[in-house]
Amino acid sequence: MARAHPQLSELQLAVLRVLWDRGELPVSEVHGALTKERDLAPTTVATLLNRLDKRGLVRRRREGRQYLYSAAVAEKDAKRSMVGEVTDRLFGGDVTELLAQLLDAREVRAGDLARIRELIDEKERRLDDAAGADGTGGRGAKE
Amino acid sequence: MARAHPQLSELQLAVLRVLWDRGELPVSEVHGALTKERDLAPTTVATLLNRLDKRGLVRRRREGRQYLYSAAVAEKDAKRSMVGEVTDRLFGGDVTELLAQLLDAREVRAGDLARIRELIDEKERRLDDAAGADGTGGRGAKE
DNA sequence: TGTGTAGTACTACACGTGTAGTCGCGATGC
DNA sequence: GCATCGCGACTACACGTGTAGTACTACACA
Repeated sequence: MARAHPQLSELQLAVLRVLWDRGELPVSEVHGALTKERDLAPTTVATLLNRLDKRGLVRRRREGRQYLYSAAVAEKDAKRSMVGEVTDRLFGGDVTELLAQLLDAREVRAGDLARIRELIDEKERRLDDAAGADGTGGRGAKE
Repeated sequence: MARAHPQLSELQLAVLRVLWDRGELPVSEVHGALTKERDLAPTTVATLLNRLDKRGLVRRRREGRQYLYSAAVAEKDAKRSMVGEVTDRLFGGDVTELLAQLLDAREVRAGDLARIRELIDEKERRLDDAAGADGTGGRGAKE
């Protein structure tokens, strides 16, 4: 699972972001949050949420006369799937390529590099652990 | 410049990929290349190229009775802009976050990590050079 | 020289998305 | 009890995209 979020649009993502940040919310609240960056009619936001609900990306629950919406996909999953999508589309699935692009083009500072090294070390430890523990390669255990 | 390729679709990207790989091509060739992965009518490909041309993403040149199409955006630029887009959208522009996601979720193997380290070292050298030499940044001089 | 053929342009349609108006219903105020 | 208001449902429309058919045109060959 966790597939089938084929490249959410900016707006859809914005909606999800609000839900991820703040949990279960009525349309009015989502609208409020969204309006800070973008001027939308409340009905527009309702439509958005509705469609997202139909697609299973958000969930809703009746609370008196209104609905409370919450994200139905985990932030992590959505991000994973979108990043994966881009990695595949643009770099034939080669993460290294993506990274090269990133380092080459974006504003990466020395501090970032240090942090990145940390991440890599950490990952390496995880890989080692996994390999040492069961020999199955360690990745892909979940989902 | 180089902006305004707001998240090309998979298919559009496929077309561009063909052009990037093989240079200037008539519709028929693009169609041929594309058909390997995806069954499309030649007219469909023509339409695609046409629209891409109108949007300035490809260029075309008359050659006898047919047109030769070529990419009007550099592969690098397109990728940069798309990766940037995702970085912003998903991670608030924080490259480190993206990378963390990548390491966390994708199939990254030990060999990759080594390669990644290399890339980072290289980048670090570039940053140092730039700082030491003139401070104006050092990269991005081309295109 | 007429006709098939290749290649374009034009047109079309369905679908998702951004955007929002209107309608209807239940709660609320007077 | 009736007018109002807040909220969701339904409806609508423009635009981009995937997809492809049809029409037009120019070249090649019989």
